[in-house]
Amino acid sequence: MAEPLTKRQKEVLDYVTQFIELHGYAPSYREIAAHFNYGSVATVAEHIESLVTKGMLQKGDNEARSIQLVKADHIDATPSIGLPILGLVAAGQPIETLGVHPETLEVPPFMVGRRNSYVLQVKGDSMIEEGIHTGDYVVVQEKDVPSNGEMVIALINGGEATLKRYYKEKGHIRLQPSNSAMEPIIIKQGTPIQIQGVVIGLIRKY
Amino acid sequence: MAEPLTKRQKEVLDYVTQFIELHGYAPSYREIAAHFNYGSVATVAEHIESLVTKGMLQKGDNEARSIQLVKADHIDATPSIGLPILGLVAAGQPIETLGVHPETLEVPPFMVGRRNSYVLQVKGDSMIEEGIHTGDYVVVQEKDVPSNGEMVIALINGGEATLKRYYKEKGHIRLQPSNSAMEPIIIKQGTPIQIQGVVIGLIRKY
DNA sequence: TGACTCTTCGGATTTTGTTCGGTAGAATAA
DNA sequence: TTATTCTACCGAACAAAATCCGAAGAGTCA
Repeated sequence: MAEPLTKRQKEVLDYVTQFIELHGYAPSYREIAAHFNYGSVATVAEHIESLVTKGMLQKGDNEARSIQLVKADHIDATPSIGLPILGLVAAGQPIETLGVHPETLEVPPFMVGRRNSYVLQVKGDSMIEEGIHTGDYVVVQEKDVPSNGEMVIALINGGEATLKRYYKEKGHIRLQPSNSAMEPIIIKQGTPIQIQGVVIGLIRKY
Repeated sequence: MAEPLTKRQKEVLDYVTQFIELHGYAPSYREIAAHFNYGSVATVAEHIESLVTKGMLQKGDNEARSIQLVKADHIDATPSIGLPILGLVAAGQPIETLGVHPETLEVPPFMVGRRNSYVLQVKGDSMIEEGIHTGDYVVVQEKDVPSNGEMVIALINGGEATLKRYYKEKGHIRLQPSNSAMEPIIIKQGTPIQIQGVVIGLIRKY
């Protein structure tokens, strides 16, 4: 039932899933091809066919934009999931990786989304006024396109990682800290910025 | 059934497990080889074969990235535990009980102590400066005699419940909020006070 | 009809798992 | 002790699977 996917298949599935959740309708094969810089929609067709065969997607025959998501069943079935603690997020610093063998943190299932999730430990106080302190663990779910107001892990200039709230405004993106001593970061259009994921939960140990 | 693994096999299994949980797809043999600095994928193939034989993994024949994890039932079952959400703690108010059939919150195993534990939802801002906000869930472990400095759920006068830090000082007990707008509560010796438990964890959903 | 869209086919390239023969050390049995 | 077995590893060659391309064909819908 839960057939394993290849890397590419998983990437396509993630893209389709996000697209549908964002727009409410499925992407066309051409749109998928454009996103992955494919020269031919035939490649997309093959990937979609694989995903349908493996039970990850459904679609209608010869129907435009007819890809549908299949309900993920592994979530309810799994009692709890050990997510890897990938590293630390500190404002203005790249994510420090904690060695080759990351620890895992057991996370309640309701915090694990359909897509890839992981855990980061917080360092610094850029979100202090929202009660996110140094040492806390944030559960992050991968997502390229966040909604306005969501808390995100953003990579600026390809190197610096930061935990901020995301606001897309006219002509730029604003990354807003929750710390009155810190200024928001304005990302002008065209500046390379990568959203690593959105924060969906917080865990603190005493 | 639970065949013993060698040291190396366990390392490989751990890496594969984390890789799959993080990425959503299995690593290729060459990726595994690179991680362990192997010069040959044949070594990886042997380890994977051993793990499959011992029932720790499954895989398809001649299929790319087809390693699958087996149900973790008998392996290392550390399921998360559903603790009851007993009610709300708001400063100066008794714990409001949420009906007879309390909801449960899945809590990571490391937050469940040996003794009875339960969950309370926070209302109010008596601990705001420690990043505990309205709506957060605190995991409470029953404990009559807290250590100094621990965060406790205290029942004063048999009725009012409050979330504070506990300090036993000469002649009295001080219950300290983390909110500079609020005064500490001084409990003189002899005054009836009951410690419901200490806070061992915090969980927040976004 | 025209504008999109999905489908299909042959063929090229890359990625990936499989297999074989061989080395070395440590533990085990005779 | 020697012989044997097990684990760990290497290098190379191979075949199958996965990925990708370009173009032409066919379905859907307004």
